[in-house]
Amino acid sequence: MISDARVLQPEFVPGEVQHRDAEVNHLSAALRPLIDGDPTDPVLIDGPPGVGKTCIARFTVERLREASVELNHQYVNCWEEYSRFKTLYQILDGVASTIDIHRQSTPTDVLLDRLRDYDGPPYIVILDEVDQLEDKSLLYDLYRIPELTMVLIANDEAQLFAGLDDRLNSRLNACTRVHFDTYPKEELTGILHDRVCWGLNADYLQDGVLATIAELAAGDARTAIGILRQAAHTVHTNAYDTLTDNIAEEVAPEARTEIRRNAVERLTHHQEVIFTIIDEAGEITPGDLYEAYRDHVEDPKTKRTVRNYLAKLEQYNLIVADGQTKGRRYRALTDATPA
DNA sequence: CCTGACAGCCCGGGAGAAACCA
DNA sequence: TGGTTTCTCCCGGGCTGTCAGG
Repeated sequence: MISDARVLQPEFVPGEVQHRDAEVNHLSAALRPLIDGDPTDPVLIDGPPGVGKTCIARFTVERLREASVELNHQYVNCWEEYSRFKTLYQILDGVASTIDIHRQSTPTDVLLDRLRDYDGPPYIVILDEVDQLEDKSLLYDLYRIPELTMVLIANDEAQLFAGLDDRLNSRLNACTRVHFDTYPKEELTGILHDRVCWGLNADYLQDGVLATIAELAAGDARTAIGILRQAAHTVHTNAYDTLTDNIAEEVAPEARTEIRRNAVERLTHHQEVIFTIIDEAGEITPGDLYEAYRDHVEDPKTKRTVRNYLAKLEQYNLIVADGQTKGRRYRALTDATPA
């Protein structure tokens, strides 16, 4: 039943988008001065996961680029490129002014200097999951490069601003905001319908199954598409002739945890052990946690390092820490994307 | 008892200088 | 002399001890 699996991949950017006209227009209006070579303030996109922030940002920038020859752009995922160095490297790489001489032995300052020297056409940099950026002051440095325009994407605006210092706070507060809400059920159904048209054989679909999937996904397009993908896969491998509501409901939990699994996969072995302990315990004190951790690995890190790991897991929204100091308890989030 | 900020240490690896060899 | 190997230095990044504070 699957004719084009690509359209069910999370990173797929459709050639046309539905239901986000207002957001697309808002974003392109904010960036439009660039076409005339005028400087533009950063744009901040926020909203819960799976509502099309990344997709729309990439789509809009791409369309802008088609409208104007003189425009460079780069997409950086700050979850993966979380250090100052890595982010700068990716940004610099986007204008190709230096794939050559820099590697590990060049100081970060040099990368920034190179970027400051850039005097090509306007350069749009999409910083996705910007709240995962380790050193937020990088944003300030980037802000001060006139040719460079930032499109910042964050799940939680408040959390992002909390990590910024005052001058950056006021700067970004003044910039254009584009807020994304969760999809209503009908829109989500429409999005799924498009994907089906592009990559699946609709003959296999039971009537109303897309609406059921939309219902299960609760406004999250990523989850919805994940359920559709899992369900289609199930139909395909078992050679069923229909994708039914039952199949969708069966695979839904798996699809829901898939996003969290992706996050867990990015962890090191030690971090994963710690997460698993917390997850299985439900709730655990720091002392018990460290003891359990020590029993689970061959070459345990120190308490101090485990604290670093815990901070990281918390940052990734995989766990939460309840209570202060003595009363501290860690617990795993069943859903990787809390409000 | 637990935390987070800070600074120092070490490791892996790139780059350029120095030493070495034909 | 020219090419190759070794040395040395420097960088980012991960890990850890310390320390003040709750």
